[in-house]
Amino acid sequence: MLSIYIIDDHPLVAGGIAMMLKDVGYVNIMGTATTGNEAINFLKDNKPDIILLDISLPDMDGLQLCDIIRKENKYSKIIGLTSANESSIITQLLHRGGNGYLLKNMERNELLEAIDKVINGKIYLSRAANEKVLEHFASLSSALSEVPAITRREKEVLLLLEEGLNGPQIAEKLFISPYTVETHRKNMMQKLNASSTQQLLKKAKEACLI
Amino acid sequence: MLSIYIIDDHPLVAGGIAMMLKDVGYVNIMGTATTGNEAINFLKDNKPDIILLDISLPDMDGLQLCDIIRKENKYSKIIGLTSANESSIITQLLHRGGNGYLLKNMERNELLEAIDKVINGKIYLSRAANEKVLEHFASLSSALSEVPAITRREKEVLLLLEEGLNGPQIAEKLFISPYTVETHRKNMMQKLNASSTQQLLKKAKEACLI
DNA sequence: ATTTAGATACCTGAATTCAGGTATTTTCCA
DNA sequence: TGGAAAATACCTGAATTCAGGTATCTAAAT
Repeated sequence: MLSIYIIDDHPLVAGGIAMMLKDVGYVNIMGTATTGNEAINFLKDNKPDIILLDISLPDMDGLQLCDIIRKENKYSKIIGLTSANESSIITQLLHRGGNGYLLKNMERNELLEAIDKVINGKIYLSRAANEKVLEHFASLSSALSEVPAITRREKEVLLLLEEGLNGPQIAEKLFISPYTVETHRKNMMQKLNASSTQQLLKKAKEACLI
Repeated sequence: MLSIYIIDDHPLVAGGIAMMLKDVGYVNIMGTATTGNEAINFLKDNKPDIILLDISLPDMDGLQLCDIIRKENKYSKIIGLTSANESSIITQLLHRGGNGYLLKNMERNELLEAIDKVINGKIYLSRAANEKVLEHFASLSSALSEVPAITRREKEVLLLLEEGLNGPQIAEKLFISPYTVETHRKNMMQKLNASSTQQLLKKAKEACLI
């Protein structure tokens, strides 16, 4: 029996999916959420096999939520739901640990196929996903293979840089020498092969480090 | 149900407004004040949907009062009430966070229209407001609108900065002098009140400029 | 017990950015 | 056609970042 959790602020969508799955014997909708926070709460104590996640939620970005869920939970398969065929969003979703995506106007057998695919460890992209998306992801997936690890302290510095603080300001905030901040910055720039702080931040974001 | 609070030293005005709204099902007059201090006291603990504010009060300037109310309370919509069509006062009121103004000799449906407009986030200016006022406000509203405009060229620079290029690299790419790039960067930093490129990018993103 | 990774701190010199101007030329619109 | 806005370019000095090190200390891992 597969457990499914639906996160979507439109009750109609959840209802429609429930209807589609009504007489599929092997799945069970274990709950629904209409906001990101509700979902986060529920998922603290539950690990559904599959999470259907609306990308456009009222209280937070669906991509962000995908990140948050993935951080705590490597088990569940996450399938994004979108109304538009937004290639940029799709690739971002996949980078953040999503396992597939569906258009909300999908048909029943497309949903079943997606469930089957992700449960078997594959990625499911809506039929509507154009070739470009697939290509794009293929080229990227090799590149992002090994993300250079970043240490705790380095990440602290990184986040403060992202906030717009400069070296000395960060040093003051972390009670360390400006030299140390520079060292951390330098090490990260080396790890991510960046030649400026802007590049560092950009690459860190691409690598989902922040 | 919309709650309305009336600040006017003439009981007749409050009475007249009450009469006008008597059989409008969706509004409810939650109270009235005849002095500024009385109003301030009441509004400490209450947040009506709409405040009708007489500009000429016995104990204080209505504009001042508008300021005071707005400082504590961003929620309520404030509609100024005047007996004269004083364009200078009107614009000042709008600058201080007012949401509209009405002449005291308004008709019932004008009041209802004003309520409807401000509740929906719009500005209501009395029909009697002369053209000049409208023009004046129109020209100002764009100027003081939240997002400082960014020019085409500035945006080009901004996007390249976001890509992680530095000043000289951008200069080369755009076939302009590094000095010019710096000027554009500097101007944008000033517009967005940023003290570093990172901050500039951060704020630009927040303002949806990129 | 020794190595390894992480965090810390320091140094120097070159490059870049920041903050404060000024000034000229285009371009566009009233 | 005469301004206003935008784009261009330049200058200076101070601050910060970048790139290249070295070095010490601690905690975890082998």
